[in-house]
Amino acid sequence: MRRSAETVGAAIPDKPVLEGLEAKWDERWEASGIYRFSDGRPRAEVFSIDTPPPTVSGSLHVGHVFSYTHTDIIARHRRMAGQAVFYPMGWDDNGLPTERRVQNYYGVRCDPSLPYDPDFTAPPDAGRPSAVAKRRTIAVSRPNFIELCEELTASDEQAFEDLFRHIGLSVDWTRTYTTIDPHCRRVSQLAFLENLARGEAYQIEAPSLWDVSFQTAVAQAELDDREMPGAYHKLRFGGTGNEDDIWIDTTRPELVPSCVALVAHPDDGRYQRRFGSVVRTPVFDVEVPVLAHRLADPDKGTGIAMICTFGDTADVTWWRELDLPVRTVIGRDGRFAADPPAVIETSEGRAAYARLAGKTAAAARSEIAAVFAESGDIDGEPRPITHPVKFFEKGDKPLEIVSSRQWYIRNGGRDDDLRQALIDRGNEMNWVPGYMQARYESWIAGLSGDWLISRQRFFGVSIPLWYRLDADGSPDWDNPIQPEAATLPVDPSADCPPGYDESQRGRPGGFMGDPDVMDTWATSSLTPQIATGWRRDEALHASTFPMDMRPQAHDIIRTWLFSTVVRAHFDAGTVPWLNCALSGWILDPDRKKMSKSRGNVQVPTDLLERYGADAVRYWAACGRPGTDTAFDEQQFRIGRRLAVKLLNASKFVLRFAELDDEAAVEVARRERDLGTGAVPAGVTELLDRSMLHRLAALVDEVSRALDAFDYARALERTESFFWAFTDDHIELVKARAYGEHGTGAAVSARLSLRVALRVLQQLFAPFTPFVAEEVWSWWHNGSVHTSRWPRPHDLRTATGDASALPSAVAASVLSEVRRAKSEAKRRLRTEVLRATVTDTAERIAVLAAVADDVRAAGRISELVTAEGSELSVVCELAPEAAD
RNA sequence: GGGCGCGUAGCUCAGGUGGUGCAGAGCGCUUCCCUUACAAGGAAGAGGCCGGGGGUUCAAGUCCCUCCGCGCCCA
Repeated sequence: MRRSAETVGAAIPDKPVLEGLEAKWDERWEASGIYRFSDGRPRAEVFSIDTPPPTVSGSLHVGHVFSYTHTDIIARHRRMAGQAVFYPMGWDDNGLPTERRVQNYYGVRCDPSLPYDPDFTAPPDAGRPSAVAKRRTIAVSRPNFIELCEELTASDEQAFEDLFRHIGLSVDWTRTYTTIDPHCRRVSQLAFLENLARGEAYQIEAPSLWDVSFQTAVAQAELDDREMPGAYHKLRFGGTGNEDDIWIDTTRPELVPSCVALVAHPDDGRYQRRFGSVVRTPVFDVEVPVLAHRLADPDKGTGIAMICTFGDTADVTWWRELDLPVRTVIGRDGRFAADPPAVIETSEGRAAYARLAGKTAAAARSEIAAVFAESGDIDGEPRPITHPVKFFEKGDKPLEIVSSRQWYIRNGGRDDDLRQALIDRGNEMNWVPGYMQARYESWIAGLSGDWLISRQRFFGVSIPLWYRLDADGSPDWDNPIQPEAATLPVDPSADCPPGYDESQRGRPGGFMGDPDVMDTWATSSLTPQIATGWRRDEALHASTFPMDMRPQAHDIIRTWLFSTVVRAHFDAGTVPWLNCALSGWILDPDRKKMSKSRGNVQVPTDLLERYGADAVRYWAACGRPGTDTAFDEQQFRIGRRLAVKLLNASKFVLRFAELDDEAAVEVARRERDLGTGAVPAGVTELLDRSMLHRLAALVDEVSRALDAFDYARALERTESFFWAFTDDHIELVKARAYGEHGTGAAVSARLSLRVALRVLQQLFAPFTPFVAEEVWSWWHNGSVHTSRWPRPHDLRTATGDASALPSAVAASVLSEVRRAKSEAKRRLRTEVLRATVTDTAERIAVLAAVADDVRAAGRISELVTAEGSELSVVCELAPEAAD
């Protein structure tokens, strides 16, 4: 067996298969560390990727492999193009999704009033939903609860890493972070304290959206509008003096005891003379003013609405802009408070309120309807309607609005200059696809308030502050005690503030820790800072930030993408990344979004098992940037077929080196410098040079597409070239490569085949890294993934004056000959006694130069040509008996 | 209601700056072929007034308007 200088790889199997490639190469890549980022590279040589840490909620589905594969394709291309790719992975494990999973998985709930139990062990039935559902939930302390969170996320994260390794993500796994780990908590708290110092974070007692089930505040970005049934109740507000009564329509009659005013549009003639006067609320008999405001909708109900504290976000606006008092009735548990607002003084009013006390909003609504029916203050029956109601996106009860002390970060929602500055940041980033920028801009334009970041939950990053308690034990909210930066991260519920000791916790004259944690987004909006070593490794940070690429799905532009821009704007005065690459969603075959609740989720491990990682990646890469893609199992079959074809084509081309003939010696001698990418001398045949010309054009186009993050186009072009290469070109040169037309012609064929194969293996490497590495290893020592991306210039030096035409002419004539045989229902190796090719003069002239190859591939004895206007081939086939 | 995107062969989709690679690919379907890389393959064939209607132009899937249908985001 002969081997050229470069053919030093493993032996080529007789029957190559895909099975086993993933485990084999994952292990070798890990051992050789080819994906590790080496510090110290100048910023210009680095390509840094801000992988959005996936929520580790326990379940994996194909959506996870979809967009992360897109990212990896870009990463692999950049690496081959010579950049130092900084590609860490993170796991988003703090926050509500983890809490919910832990509650369900273990059948526990967190009770912060309980002390830590060092002997606590997880319930034995954990992870068995049917068993857990049958018993009572176990109350555990906050520290025990957090231990369970950490235990479960650790195993979830291992499963995710296994999956991502299985699909071949070229991540630097030595740099993995999790959003609850000490580094992330430190960065998160430090960034918050800096926001606080600069006035970008502030605390205020204000009405905020509140989920009564989770008992936490939620942010605007977490809202869902849902169409819900409701009913208009027409209620009488009593006119004072000689004035008429005013009737209003409301879907929330139970809020009448919290009513602070009526409001109508300033131009509404029906109520204009009443503005400035007062009316009395029904039954509760409280005097409220009639006011004008442009947001009142004259077409809604009777055109005049009651303002309550608070029924919806419009109430909040009115309350703020019209400077109204607060009369709270609904508490944080979603139930009516025991006592009515002080302003309700009549015994009738207080008695009516007593019927509501302790009830949920829904229960109070039917009760109050009865009250008003008895008093005669309701006109007729409630009229059913459906209307949009605001929900927490993860919740199942309508949001209430309660006044509470919360932390906010400014985001332009209340400041037009900041709003514009953030919109302008969008222009500093390249959006792929470009139209996604509109979603970013319209989200910011529609913000109605600052970003509420505090959450009344447990498994999250604590707000790193304490408050002094005065002699009465009341906290001094305005002068929080801050931790030393060196002590971060801190847990104010367990750690003491500087200058205090634990015995002073909760005591008058002592201190209390801020009880809240930050919203998950408050940490995950800092992934560029977390990943690049901000405030920890300034050299690394300088060489990787702002990051080059942020891949993510398009549905979280308003949350994750936007909030990350906000933080970089404040922390660095820059954008966080230069390119935003948006992926679409995976839809099921019926084009519905895949989600657990629909039960249409595909499990990737099963697909990986059946089709292999390269095939799964192939499917993912077919999904165009930003475009939702229907799940189509057929695509996996095609991807697998492609991978198998690459094995076989590689085997065919490389096996010529094992022939014991003169050409093999010559090829080995000539291609010593193939490793540089240059084409060795000896590619003399026009057809070969023409093929290389087309290959150079392919490399141009694929490189351009990948530079523009259009992996789908890059794959499509490569794939299409590859099939033509195997079906036409290889068939055309096969006989010549075997030496049927002499040594020089064989050398030309073999050399050009090897050059093309090398380039094709490289072009496929970002898409199908396992099979590409396998076939590369048959004739190279190093990894294809660290080989230098092919350069069209190297190919063009060998093509001379050859154009694409000879290759195209030969292929089209061969195709016509095949058709003649196929239509005659004869086997392809049937002899053609005479083939008469008619074509344009130019193409006939070209055909002459490649006629030997065409004759051999078509098994044509005599090739006759004639000039004509277009291609036609008439074949005289050998008699059937000759087959 | 506003914004964005999409409607091209039975299915999934390609088709920068308008003019014989713009009527295409793959799958599915039909027919044929175990050809010395590949039968978990290969060769070939049938299939479409490029959503409807206007307009710009010598020329429009390709640009403009409008209507219809679908999806997403936001009200």
